[in-house]
Amino acid sequence: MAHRARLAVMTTGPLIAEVAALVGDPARANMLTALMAGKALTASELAYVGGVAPPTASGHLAKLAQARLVVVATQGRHRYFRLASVQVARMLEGLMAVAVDGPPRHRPTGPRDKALAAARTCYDHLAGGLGVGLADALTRRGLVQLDDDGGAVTDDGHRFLAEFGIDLEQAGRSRRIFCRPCLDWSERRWHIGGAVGAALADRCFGLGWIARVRDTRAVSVTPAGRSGFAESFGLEIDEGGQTAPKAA
Amino acid sequence: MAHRARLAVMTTGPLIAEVAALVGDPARANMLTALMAGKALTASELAYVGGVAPPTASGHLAKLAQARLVVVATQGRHRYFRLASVQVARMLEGLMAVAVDGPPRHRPTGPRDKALAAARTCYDHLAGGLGVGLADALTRRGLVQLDDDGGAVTDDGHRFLAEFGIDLEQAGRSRRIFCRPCLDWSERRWHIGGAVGAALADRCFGLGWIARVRDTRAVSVTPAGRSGFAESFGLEIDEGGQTAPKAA
DNA sequence: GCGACGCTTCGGCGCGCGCCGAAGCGATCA
DNA sequence: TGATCGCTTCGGCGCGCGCCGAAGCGTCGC
Repeated sequence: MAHRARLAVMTTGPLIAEVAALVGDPARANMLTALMAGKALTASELAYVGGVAPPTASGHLAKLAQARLVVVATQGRHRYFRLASVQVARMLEGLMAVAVDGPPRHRPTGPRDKALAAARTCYDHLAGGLGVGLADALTRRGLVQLDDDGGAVTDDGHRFLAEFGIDLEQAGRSRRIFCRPCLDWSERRWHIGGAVGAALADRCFGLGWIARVRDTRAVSVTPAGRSGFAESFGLEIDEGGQTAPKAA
Repeated sequence: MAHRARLAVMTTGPLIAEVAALVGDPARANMLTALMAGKALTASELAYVGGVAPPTASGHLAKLAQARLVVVATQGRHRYFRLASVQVARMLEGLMAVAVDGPPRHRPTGPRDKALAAARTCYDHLAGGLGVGLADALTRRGLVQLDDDGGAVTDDGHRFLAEFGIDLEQAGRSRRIFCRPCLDWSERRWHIGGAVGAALADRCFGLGWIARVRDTRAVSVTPAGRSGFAESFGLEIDEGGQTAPKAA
C-alpha cells in the first residue's frame, strides 16, 4: 500500500495552532498579505509593509521560512521572499473569508482601498470588481459554470478562451477543465482562481490590458484594457476603475 | 449596482491576523478541531478537549463566538457550541493543509491516531483512508472527476449515486454537479467535500455502514459497512479499519 | 580599499494574554 | 425547597513573545 496513511502528524489541534499563531501576528500577517500580490519582496520591503524595524522583520521572516510559509532566494545582499505555495495563498484566502463574515467593524477607508476593491491580484489570479466581473461575464455567457462546490469551463468556453489566447487543452485528454471558485472578500462573490484564473490574469497582463500598481496588490486597467474588456467580455470599466456589465 | 464593492473592510493584514490569532491558541485550536466532527459540544466538553479549566474555556468560547467562528445554542443550563459555518471548516482545513507541508516533526502516535487516519469526519464529509478510498473508487470508475482545481460528477456518476440513494438532481437544471476536492491531511490526497461529500457521508451513516466513535472525530466501519463498501465501491476494509481497493 | 547598504544576531524591556481558584448566577432534580 | 451542576465573571499571577538599538558580517559600488 503505497498510500498507507502517514501516522506521524496526527495531533491536528496543536499543528493548526502553530501555523495560525504565526499568521496571527499583525506584522507577519501584513507581510504575508503583501506577498499575496504574487511577487517576491525583499526583507527590507517586508519590514516596511510589516511596519517593524529590520531586526524584527528578520526574526519574523526566519520563523515564516522555518515553517515553510515562505521561501527565500538570495541575490547578493538582497533576500527575496515569496509565499511557499499556492496552499499558503489558499489558507490566507480562507482566513480572509472568515474574517469578513465576522462582527461588523468600522474601518476608515482610503484611495488604496478603493483601488484594491476595484482590481487586485489574489496570488496568481484576478480579484475585486474586475475579477468578479470577469467571472460574471463568463458565467452569464455560458462559457464557465461556477457554484459553491466548484466550476468548469464549458465547450463554448474552451473555444472562447482559445480565441482569447488561452490554450487549456490537454493533449489527447477529454477531461473537463475545472475552474476553482475563489471567494472574493471585497465583493463577497466568486472570482475565478486555479489554473484558469491564473491563465486569464497572465493573458490580460500580457495584452497590456492591466498593469500592477507599484507597492500594492492593486491592479490598474489600462486604456487598451478598457476597450479590450468591453469588446471581449462586455465589461465597462469607468474612470475610477469600477467594473460593470456593459449596457445592452 | 447592487454589487457595489464593500469598502468597509479593506485592511486585510490586521483582519487576517485577528482571526488567525484566535485559532493560534492551542486550547482554542483543539476546540475548533473537535468541532470539525460536525457536532455541537457543550462548554464543559470543550473545556475538556481544550485541556483547560472551565473558566478559561468560557473566556475562549466567548472570543470565538464574538468573532463568529462558533455559534451557541442554550438548552437549559447547557450551552452547545458548533462551528459557525462551512467557511470556518474550510479555513481550518486550509491551515491543516499548510501545517502538514511544514517542517518534519516527530510526534508520538497512538491508537486514536490510527483510527483518525483510517476514517474520520472532516466537518460534513468523510476523510482519511476511507474518504480517499471512496474518492479513488469513484474516479477510477469514471463516476467522478477530480483534480487540483475542482471536480464533477459524470453522467454515469449521477446514475450510480441515484441508485446508491443520493439524489443530487436539481429539477429542470442541466447544470453539472460539482465535487469539491478537499485535501486530506493524513493521506495527502483528495477526498470529496462539498455537497456531494456530505451526501455520501449522510447516506453511509444512514445505511449504518459507518458510526461515529464517541469523543472523537473517528468513524468506525460496521460489519454491514464492510460488505456494503466492498459491494458498492469495490473497497476492502480490514479489521484495523484500513481501506484498500478490492483485488480484481 | 573604503564607505554605504542589506540583513542578521544579540540583549534587555514591556506588554498582553492565558492560566486558575474563588465566587456568583441560573437551571435541574429529588 | 435545598443541593447539585453547568457556566460565567473576577482578580491576581506568570510566561512568552514582539519590540528596537547596537553591533557585526557580507555584498555592492565608486
